[in-house]
Amino acid sequence: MTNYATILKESGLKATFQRMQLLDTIDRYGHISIDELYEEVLKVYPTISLATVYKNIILMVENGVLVEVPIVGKKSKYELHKDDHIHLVCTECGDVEDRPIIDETENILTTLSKNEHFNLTKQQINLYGICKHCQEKVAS
Amino acid sequence: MTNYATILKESGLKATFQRMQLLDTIDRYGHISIDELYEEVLKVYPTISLATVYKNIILMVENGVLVEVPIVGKKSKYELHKDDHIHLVCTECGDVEDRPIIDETENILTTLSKNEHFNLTKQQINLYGICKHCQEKVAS
DNA sequence: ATCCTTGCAAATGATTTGCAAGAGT
DNA sequence: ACTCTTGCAAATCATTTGCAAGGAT
Repeated sequence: MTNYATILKESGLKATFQRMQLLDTIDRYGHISIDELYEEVLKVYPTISLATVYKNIILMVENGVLVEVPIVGKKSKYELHKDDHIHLVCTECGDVEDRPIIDETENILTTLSKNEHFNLTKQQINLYGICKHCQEKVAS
Repeated sequence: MTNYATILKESGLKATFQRMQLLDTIDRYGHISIDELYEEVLKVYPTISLATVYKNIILMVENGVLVEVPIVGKKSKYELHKDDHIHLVCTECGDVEDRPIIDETENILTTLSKNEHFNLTKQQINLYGICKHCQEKVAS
């Protein structure tokens, strides 16, 4: 089991109850926007303020605990930091799912960066479309 | 030479001077944020309002003339609609450059989508790092 | 005990809207 | 002529900030 307190302390951040609830909620959702996150944590900790959510998101992104996932036409979502992967972004329901990145693709992008003398630090591959679930809904 | 008036009319939009200046500026910059775009068009047409810029960006994105490029930690940039390509996003200077997408990569992503029953409509591959130019600046 | 974090309220910044006047077809 | 578009000002929404009180180490 992942220990949020440890993750926070290793990043130089105090392990407050609010932060652990934020991390737990982000983990359960996989990808979540600031508003959704605030609404969700309110259920568990009704006195948290939106300013605290903002401050902590910024701090945890800066410290590499979280990653921002910007999305066309919507507000960014946030996820826990993890190995490189592909995002399937559903333009119907807004859901974002992770899929493993294929080595071949990763190699091509790494090679491209080298050829271009581009000092690669992070990659984001986002596929936009309609997820299986939403297609089935429309069909009915 | 591209004719912006034609592009606009074919998209069902009137070819106003303001819109053509917007498209011309976006094309010259390649990728540009709303603020930069407004500042730049002001030089050519000093009475344009920021509201007009916003309204037109929204309209032209809806009509497929423009594409939004969301960027981690910054405001979105906009580009003219063009064939799929990769973005090299410099985290130092903020510049965005296009590179051709390799067929192999495109095939892998298309295949992945099919396997997942994901109805793919658009893809964005963004590589973040430090561009050649900024690396040279640091070295000096 | 110390320093960092929280929550509140206010400030700022970004984006959207309504509407009358003007421009495109 | 008709309809869509513009520019302005106001309204709304999103995000950030300052500060006193509370919590973590």
